[in-house]
Parts: sequence; C-alpha cells; structure tokens
Amino acid sequence: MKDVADLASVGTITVSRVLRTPEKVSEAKRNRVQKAIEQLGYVPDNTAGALSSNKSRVFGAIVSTVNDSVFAQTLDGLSSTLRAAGYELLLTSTNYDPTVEEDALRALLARRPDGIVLTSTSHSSGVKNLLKSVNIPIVEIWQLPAQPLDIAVGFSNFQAGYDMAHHLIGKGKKNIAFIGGNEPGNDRGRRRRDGYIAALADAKLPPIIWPSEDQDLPSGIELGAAVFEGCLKVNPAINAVMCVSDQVAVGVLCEARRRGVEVPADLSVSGFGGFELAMSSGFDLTTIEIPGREIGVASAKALLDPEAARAKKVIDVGYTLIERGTT
Amino acid sequence: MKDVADLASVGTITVSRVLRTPEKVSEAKRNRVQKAIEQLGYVPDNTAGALSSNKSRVFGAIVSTVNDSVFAQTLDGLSSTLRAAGYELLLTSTNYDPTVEEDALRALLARRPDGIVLTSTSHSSGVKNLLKSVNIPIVEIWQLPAQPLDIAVGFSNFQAGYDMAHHLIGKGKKNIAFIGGNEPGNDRGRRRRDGYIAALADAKLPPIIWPSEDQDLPSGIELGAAVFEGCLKVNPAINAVMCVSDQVAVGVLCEARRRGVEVPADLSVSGFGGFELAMSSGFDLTTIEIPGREIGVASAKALLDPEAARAKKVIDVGYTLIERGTT
DNA sequence: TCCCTTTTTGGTATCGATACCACTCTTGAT
DNA sequence: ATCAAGAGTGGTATCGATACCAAAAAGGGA
Repeated sequence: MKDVADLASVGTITVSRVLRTPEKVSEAKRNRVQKAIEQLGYVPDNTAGALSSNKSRVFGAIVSTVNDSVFAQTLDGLSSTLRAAGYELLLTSTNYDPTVEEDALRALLARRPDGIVLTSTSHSSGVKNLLKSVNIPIVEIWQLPAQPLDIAVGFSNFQAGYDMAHHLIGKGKKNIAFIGGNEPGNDRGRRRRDGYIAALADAKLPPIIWPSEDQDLPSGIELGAAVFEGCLKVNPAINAVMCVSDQVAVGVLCEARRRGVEVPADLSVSGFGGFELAMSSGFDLTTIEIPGREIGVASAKALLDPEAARAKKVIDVGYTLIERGTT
Repeated sequence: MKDVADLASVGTITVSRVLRTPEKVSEAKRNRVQKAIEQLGYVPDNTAGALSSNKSRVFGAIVSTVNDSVFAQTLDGLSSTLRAAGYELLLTSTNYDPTVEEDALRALLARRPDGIVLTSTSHSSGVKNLLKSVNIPIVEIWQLPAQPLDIAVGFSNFQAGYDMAHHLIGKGKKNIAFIGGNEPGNDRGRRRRDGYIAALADAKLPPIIWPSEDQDLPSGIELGAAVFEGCLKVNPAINAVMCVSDQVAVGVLCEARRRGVEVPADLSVSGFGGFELAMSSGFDLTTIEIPGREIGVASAKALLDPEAARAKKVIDVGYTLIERGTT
C-alpha cells in the first residue's frame, strides 16, 4: 500500500479511502491512485484491515449439509448476494452431527466473522454461550424457531404440512396417509407431519402415519417404493399418500407405475421440496416448493443490515403449493 | 491473550505456543494456560495471527456451482478434511459465469488464503497472472487439465466415455447413440462424448450424436424424455443410448417405461455421475460413479502438503463403471 | 477582503497475534 | 567442578491496514 501511495504521491490513508470510501476522495487523486493500483497489481490485505477496523468482511455459515439440492440453492443465493456487497462466505458443514457444531463455531469465531448463519435451530448451551459473547448478527435459517436467538429466515413447516393435507382433503380423499418424517434429527419433517395431523383433526379424519417410529426402513426413494407392501397392504382403504419429501413421492410414483396403480384416481401422491426431478413431465408431482435461493438472499440482506432485520426478527419467505397431475 | 497470560502468570508468547505448538511448552505451564483460556472463554483472533505469521489457515475455493449432488460431496470432503486440520474454507461460486472468476479470485486473494481450489480448467489471462503472482498451492479439480497450473485432482472424462461405450459394444449393441453433452460451457460432457467417439471408431462403428449443436433442446431429464421423438424416430435402428448424465438417462428410462419399450432388450441405457436416484431399485441404471468425496479429500491433502502433491502434479482418483439392469 | 464552515488530506497510534533473538535453566558428559 | 548443548521462556519489533485527530485547502457569506 505504501508503494501505491508513493507512486501516486499521496498518503497511505488516501489509498485506503479510495478502496473503502471512494466518494470521500477528490476525483484527481482517486484516478491517480487507481492507476497506481493497477500498475503495481496491488491486492489489498484484508487480514490487516480486519485487525485494525475490527471488520473482517467475512460471514460464517454452519450448515448441516451442502448435499441437498434445495439447500445448495440457499448457499448459492447467500454467497452471491454477499459477494456482490464485497463480502465472502466462510463455510463449515457439520454433516448432521450436532456435537460438531460447537467446535465448528469456535473455529469460525476465531476468524472474527461479521455475522453467522446457522441451519440448525436447537443449540447446545456451549453454542449459546459462545454466540451470546459475540456481538454480531446471528441468522437461523430454514426452520423458523419458536424463540430465535437473533434473526430467523425461513418458513413454517407446520403450516406447509397443514396446507398440503388440506389440499388433499379438498380433493375428496378421506383416507390420507403421511409417509416418512420419523427419522431422528429430522425436525423439519416432523413439523410437516404435525401440520398434517392438525389438518386431519380439523376435518375430523383419522391420521395414518407410516412407518412408525420403531420401524427401521430405508429413507428417500426406497421408502416410497416400500409403501405398497408395508402400508397399503395393511390398510387398502388408503387413497392418498402425503410424502415427507419429493424423493419419497418419486419412489411411490415409480412403484405405482410398475404396479399399474392409477394416479391420482386410485391413489393421490404429494411431495415436498421442489426437487428438480419431481417437477419434470415424467412425474408431474404435486408438491410444495420452497424458495431456497430466496432464503439465502434474505439471510444475506439480514446480515448486511441487521438493524432492519432485527425490527422484524422473523422473516417468513413462505412456500408455494403447486398442484400438478398426481392429486 | 494478555489477560490469559497474566492469569496464568506467563508471557503472551507462551499462550501463543500453547495454541500452536503445545509440545514446546512444559506440561505445568501448558495446563495452567489451558485452564486460564477456559476460565476466560478466550477465543484467539486469527486475523491478527494471519497478519503476523503470514498464514491465514484459510483456503479459498472457486466453484462453478454448489448445486450439483456429486459436486456437493466434493465440497463436503474438502471442508471436513480441512477443518480436521484446523483450516477453514472460503467459498465462492461463479454460477458457470467465467467472467466472474477474476473478480472472485481477486476478492479471495485479498483474504490471503494459504491455497486455492478451482473447478474450472480454462482460465483468463488475468486469472493466470494473479495466480502466478502469489506463491500458494493451486489445485484444479474434477477435469484433469492437459497443462495443470500447479496441482490437479480428478479423473479423465475421455477415458470414462471410452469405457462406457466399450461396455455397450461388449453387450453386442451396434447402434449406439450418445445423448447430450453439447451445451456450451460443458467441457466435461464433451470430453465424455469424445471418448465415446474414439471407442466406436476403434470398434469400426459409426457414432450417432444427438442432439446436434444447433438444436435448442432442454437439458437434464427433459432431454432424456425427448429422445424417443427426436432421435429414435429418425433412426429406429438405435438399440443403445449412452447418456451424458444420469439425469438424462432417468428421463429416457421414465419415457421408455411409459412407452413399453423393453430395457435393455430393445434399448440399453447408460448414465454418468452416480446420481442417488439412478441407483435406486426404481431405475437400476448402469452408470459411471465418480468418487466425488474422494476428490475433495485428495484436494484437501494436496493443499495441506503441497510439496508431496507437486511430486505427482496430477492425481487421478479414477471412477467405477457400475453395471446394473439397464444394459 | 476576511472569517467561518466544510471538504480533503496526512501523520501516528493501534488492532492482536507471531517471528526473532536473547536469556535462563536443565541435563549430561568430561 | 566445568562446560556445552538443548529445552523452555520472555521482551520487543513487526505484519498492513484503518481510526482518530489535526491540519490544510476550498468554498461561501458578510
């Protein structure tokens, strides 16, 4: 930076200002400095800047996995919005192991991020203490917690489950089963299931949940394929299955096609998530789409302007029930 | 850090050593310092450490997208291996826009990473100059470049294409079409196609490529579904389709099932990628699996020990042809 | 013209860790 | 007893930017 300042015959501080607050420098000097920067191929050192200004221009994210397409969209929205504002994203994944969260957070805080994004909504006391001791915006995403630590961006899984069940009931189906959502650690799925239970109760219909908690069955597509043997055989009156995810629903649809079960006449099928495959013409699945990218963008905005976000505290981005051919 | 040092009655440098090189501190002082750290809830400031030691303990990654399941596995392997070694990952995605790469790189270099991972293999001259001016390990992943900038970790798409075509030929198919791979910017798919062309040439069979470059067709699953109208109708002799990706192959399989086409008797189908859905019982697709996670782990190791990696320069992690029911 | 306000600019201390060097204290060999 | 080698420890300068304050320059009204 000193070299740049000398070449442009200005003080180092002026170079710093050209980079951070160019409007405060006269045009003549600004141009001179910019030319010098280019000529020398100067790349500023943000680690030094972070130390002196106490602003790292980096945000941290602790996610349970990047390995989920809708989730990846969130990361994408987050990262591109932040980068446009001159910030970078420090990413850590826990692989759904809650014991990792505290370690990951500690490592993250050592980098002095200007804010943190968390995908889990239940935290150990160690994590809570660490977060309390720093004075930066904390954004919890996806599931809206009852008691946000600071700011939350997401949607209500309960309401989504309720709405989809209501949709199926509206189609005249009386024997609606809910498939999946009992895996340990799958909070979100369980909340959708609770919404389903509430909707059926309001319609005075009995809930049917499969598999039960103690059954050890595969998840995802395989679970959907197993529905016919494990659930419909026991209870043949079922004429609609509301699946916890699009993956499960696709499994049901594949197997239904193989068995010649008419969809939606004999069996309505619904999913959740907006999984690319499911919306294609091959499946034409009725589902609930989550604006994954928008969650990322909204979180980024919350990080960049925490005061505005704190005024709302909870930002509900909603979801869309998309009716297609399977219901 | 001063507070910790005072509480433990040692110099600040000893605290630093307890954190970085604990084996160089006597056990008594080490324990005292660790107790003090815990008592005060001290979280070291890495931005200061980075400045003085010229080591940020952060690696940068510029990826084209996180929105791809096999790709996400790579990130996962990368991030967890690095974190285990006390490093963090600074993530930037370009969304397949090559013009973004230079800006992203410049922003990344301002954070003084100890190494960089790139997913693209063709770079602008600006990017090359920037990379040349820094003296840190650069790892290019996925596609193995002919001329690696520094270190490369991946596999040969050409060889994978060749092998799969060879497999289909071995099954007695004589009219094998290659589906997809013509999208602009899809280098990797094009290389697989070139492998297919070479294999057919070796077997003295004519290559059939669909769609041609000038046809504007959807990609992914939809492209697979369109094969029957667009390709097989024109050339009904085709009895095998080698798809550029599992997504395309799944599209073919869905449509084949609907039309009652027997797989693999009437039509063999192969994919590429190891997409979760494709390996499920519903599709049972023959495909080539890429060890996505292993690419991430190997890249992390290369970053952590660049000297060892530079001895090899190119690390080929290979792939596995998995024969299932569709061929 | 003069004085006051506003804008622009630069010097210097500072952020919190680690590198470097110097020093003390063991330990073991002579 | 003496010395050398090596381990353990601490003081101080330093990394490269920005905050803070002070000073200079520019503008504007009387």
